[in-house]
Amino acid sequence: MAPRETYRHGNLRHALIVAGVELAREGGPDAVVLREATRRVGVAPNAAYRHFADRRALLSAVSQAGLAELARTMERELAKAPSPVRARLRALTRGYLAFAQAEPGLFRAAFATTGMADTDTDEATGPDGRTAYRLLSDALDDLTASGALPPEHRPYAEYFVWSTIHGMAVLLTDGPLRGLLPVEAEEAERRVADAIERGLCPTSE
Amino acid sequence: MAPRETYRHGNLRHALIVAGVELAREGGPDAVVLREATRRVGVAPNAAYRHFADRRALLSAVSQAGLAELARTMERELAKAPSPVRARLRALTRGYLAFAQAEPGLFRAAFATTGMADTDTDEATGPDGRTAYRLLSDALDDLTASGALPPEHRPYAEYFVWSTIHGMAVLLTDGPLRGLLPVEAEEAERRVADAIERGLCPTSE
DNA sequence: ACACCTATGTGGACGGTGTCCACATTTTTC
DNA sequence: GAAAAATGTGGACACCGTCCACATAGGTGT
Repeated sequence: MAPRETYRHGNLRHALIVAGVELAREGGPDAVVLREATRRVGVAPNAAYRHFADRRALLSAVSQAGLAELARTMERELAKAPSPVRARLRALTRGYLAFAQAEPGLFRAAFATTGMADTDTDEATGPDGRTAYRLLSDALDDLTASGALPPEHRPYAEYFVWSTIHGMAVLLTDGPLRGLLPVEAEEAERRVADAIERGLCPTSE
Repeated sequence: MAPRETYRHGNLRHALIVAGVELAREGGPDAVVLREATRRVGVAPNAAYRHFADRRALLSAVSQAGLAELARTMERELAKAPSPVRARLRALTRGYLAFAQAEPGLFRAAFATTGMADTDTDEATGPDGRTAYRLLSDALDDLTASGALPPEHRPYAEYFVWSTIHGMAVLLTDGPLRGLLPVEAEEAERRVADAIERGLCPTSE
């Protein structure tokens, strides 16, 4: 932490977000501490207030970054197994759960600030500009278009899918299911993914 | 807050938990503040350390109380609509979501302290001694016994069901789906409950 | 080129919090 | 009835979020 020679920092806002993300990685939303972030960036605590109204504002920015990272992971998984329409939803599920388990702290921070507005911002998108929610929603549209998902089951389907995936992620990382052996977790994920498909389209298989 | 006349409090541990639950109701897990709890009970801050090792220990006790309250709500809903085996799972779902929406702060606090051990304690049970998890699990056993749920789908079924219900609860209260109109929320709950049933038993209806 | 204005960073302070230590008081135990 | 254990008090420390006044840098208009 050599003291910078310019009085100005250059891009303090961004630097603070990066530091905040690192803190969230290490200890979840509660670990996103204003003073510690400024300390890591090498700046006085109050400097943060020129860029964020509040600790909550910083946390919100960190949350966006986390959501973007989540979307990125999902997109990456999607790119790996694109061919059958059916497999896309599974890939997204895999990405969601993989991210939550690989980065539990950041995942928790991503959903720490509430409100749909936060989740649907441009800041919260992956490389191709879609949020996690939109990725899921689009996959369901594809399923409908391809005839795998009957149109009468389409409404509210993303609530079901998202709830199941998100709930699984929360229970696995944060919640009472953490500490499951990796083997068990994997099997559980498979079973849950199966159940999601069945829940969507009763006539499948 | 009349100063008590006995030097000893009587049952400080319990009083602190009650105060903690109240704090959780008002502002979630972060609002469970040691000093404030002692203040409300009318006792010096350090007195808490005779009964709890830590702030986290108090929060854990509050969490147990919250889980017990959740189980109680589920049991109550179960008692209201007992007849057909199928309806029991729906009643439990309704109870879970109703509690989460009625007491979002306490609900969050209930799942704030992690680890399966915490969730399965005796402290975390409803009136008839079953935890939320066990209530769900038992309902699934009943479904299997009555033939509605094929035995080959029984394993890991509680993970699916719990994930979906819990995810829905989190997204509705904490998460991006909060702010949904009550009507929408109700419709979403119905759809999700339908999907859960379909996800469990492919041959239903 | 100079003076101003605004954006940005600094320093110091305040109240609040978790937690530690030493001490006081009550209850229990022998 | 004295010793020991349990319980509550008081004071202190470090840390945090946040407010205020001040210092400095980068631009802007004349």
